[in-house]
Amino acid sequence: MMEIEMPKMHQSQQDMDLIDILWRQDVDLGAGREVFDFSFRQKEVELRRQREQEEEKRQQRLQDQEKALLAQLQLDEETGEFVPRSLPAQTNTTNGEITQNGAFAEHEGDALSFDECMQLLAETFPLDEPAEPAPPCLDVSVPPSTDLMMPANIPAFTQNLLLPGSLDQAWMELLSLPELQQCLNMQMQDTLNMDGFVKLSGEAQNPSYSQYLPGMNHLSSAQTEVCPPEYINTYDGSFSNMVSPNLSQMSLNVPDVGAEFRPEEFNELFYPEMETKVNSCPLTCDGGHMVNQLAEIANDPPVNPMDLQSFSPGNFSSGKPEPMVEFADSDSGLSLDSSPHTSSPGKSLNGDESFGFSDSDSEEMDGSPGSMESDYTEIFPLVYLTDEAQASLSEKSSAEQQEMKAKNPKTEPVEASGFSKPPFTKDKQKKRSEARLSRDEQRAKALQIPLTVDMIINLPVDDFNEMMSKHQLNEAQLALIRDIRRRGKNKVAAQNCRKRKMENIVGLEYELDSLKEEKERLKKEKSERSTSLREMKHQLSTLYQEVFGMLRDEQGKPFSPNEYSLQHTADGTVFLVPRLKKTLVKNN
DNA sequence: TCCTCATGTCATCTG
DNA sequence: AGCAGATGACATGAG
Repeated sequence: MMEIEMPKMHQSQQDMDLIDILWRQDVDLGAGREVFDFSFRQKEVELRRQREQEEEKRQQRLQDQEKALLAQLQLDEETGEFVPRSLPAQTNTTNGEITQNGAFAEHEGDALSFDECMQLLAETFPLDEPAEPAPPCLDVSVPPSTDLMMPANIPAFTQNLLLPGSLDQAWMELLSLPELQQCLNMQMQDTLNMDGFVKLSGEAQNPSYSQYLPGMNHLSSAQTEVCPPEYINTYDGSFSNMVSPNLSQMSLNVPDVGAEFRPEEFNELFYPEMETKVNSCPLTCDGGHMVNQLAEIANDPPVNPMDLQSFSPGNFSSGKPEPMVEFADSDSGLSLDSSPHTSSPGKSLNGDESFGFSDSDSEEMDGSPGSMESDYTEIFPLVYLTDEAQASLSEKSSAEQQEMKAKNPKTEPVEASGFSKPPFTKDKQKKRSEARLSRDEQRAKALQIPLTVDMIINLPVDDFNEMMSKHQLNEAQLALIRDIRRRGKNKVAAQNCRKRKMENIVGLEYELDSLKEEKERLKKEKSERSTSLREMKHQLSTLYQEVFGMLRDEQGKPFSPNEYSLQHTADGTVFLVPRLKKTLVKNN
């Protein structure tokens, strides 16, 4: 506007400047300079026509491929499923035809059919791109010349991860297909059943799935051939989503990592066990060796249903074994029988169980007199995870956890699956103890108490007080420390008490047994003595009568037992005493 | 579903 | 009076 008022002598220059300014404004508004250029617009129209023609061709090819696929399948009239024909199907015929432009935008707006999704996946991961890491591990039919995971091919692979936005959409649509999910579920179930062979119905619908399920790699090559090659790659991609906890999320992640995506990572993510095996072979090894390795891997069933469980959503998402999984925990050494810091075998925490407050916790919440626990639990509401989980959470992102898990499948304890060892009572109880203990540790961590639970409980009073005085602690911290110490001490005391009680019971039972034995012995002895006494009395009576009967008076007559009796002194002297006199003597 | 056992925790007693 | 330990009682979880 200013320049319009400029003198006329500079008009041409001013006009140019004005035009330039207006253009700049237009550019700022989003319109390029070419908008005003007729030749540009003409080119654009031509380009649009060209694109439309390409799109029509592509649609045509798509329909052809669908027809070819249907031609390879045979409708089973009984089940209504498509069953692969027995004659070998052609392979690699469409590879060259598959366009890689990845223009999925046309599919937006209406839901993709199953076959469209197949095609979409085929285009996303064409077979002639060998950088797909997982299938070579599982598919022994891969020719030896296939240079698996060669670095040179990696860029080619990454180029296919294009158009993140549209691909996202496409993945979302694909994964929302109930048809596909049903097939995936079917395959997973078959695998978990450990039949070793995919049921034909499942195969018929998805001939290639089985190749991407660990443990299913021994499927016949005929089955492999039935599957169109592009589907092989297709389902490699889909399997990653099948094992994904959050399907939509994973599908979003696929294109997102496109820039830095490497087949190795892909493989590590979803086939950690295979990855280790494959990586054990140097990349420089020749094709034959590689095939041997692959065949070995294929024949070796390295992944069992338990391993598959590790692919399950819960595991995968958390990067940790199922919580049923018991955490290796920190024992404060409270237990009399357990040493401090012993790790316990895993269990699924139980894993799966989130560590909520227990009954006792809820009681604490109620606020028992003198207890500040309700305070600090309210102030610091916690989802009590395991120590391990918390540490992991604090140190690593979930993505890092996944990566860690994928890269170190061997370091993952076998018991993480929760099926390694049949749990037995003692272990479980110990785990419970540790879990409870760990809650105090969690609380201590939550309140950022600068002392370990072990110290809080086990320090002598003086040291404990000294330690407390060294740190500036608020009320909640002090209350928690007091509670932890009280509970810990009392826990030990209760254990000691019970131990003593048990020892007392055992001692009393032993004493009872001894006394019973003594009683029996005395009864027996008493009985024997009684018998002996009776015998002696009997002998004495016999002897008495014998002696008394031998005695005669002056007239040679025997004494009457009514009038006389025999008495003997301690020295053995025997007297004949008249009974009357005896009575008199006694009276005297 | 009920019972038993082991354990943790609290309240109370005791030295 | 305060503390630590002992112990009874109760709750809970697992088998």
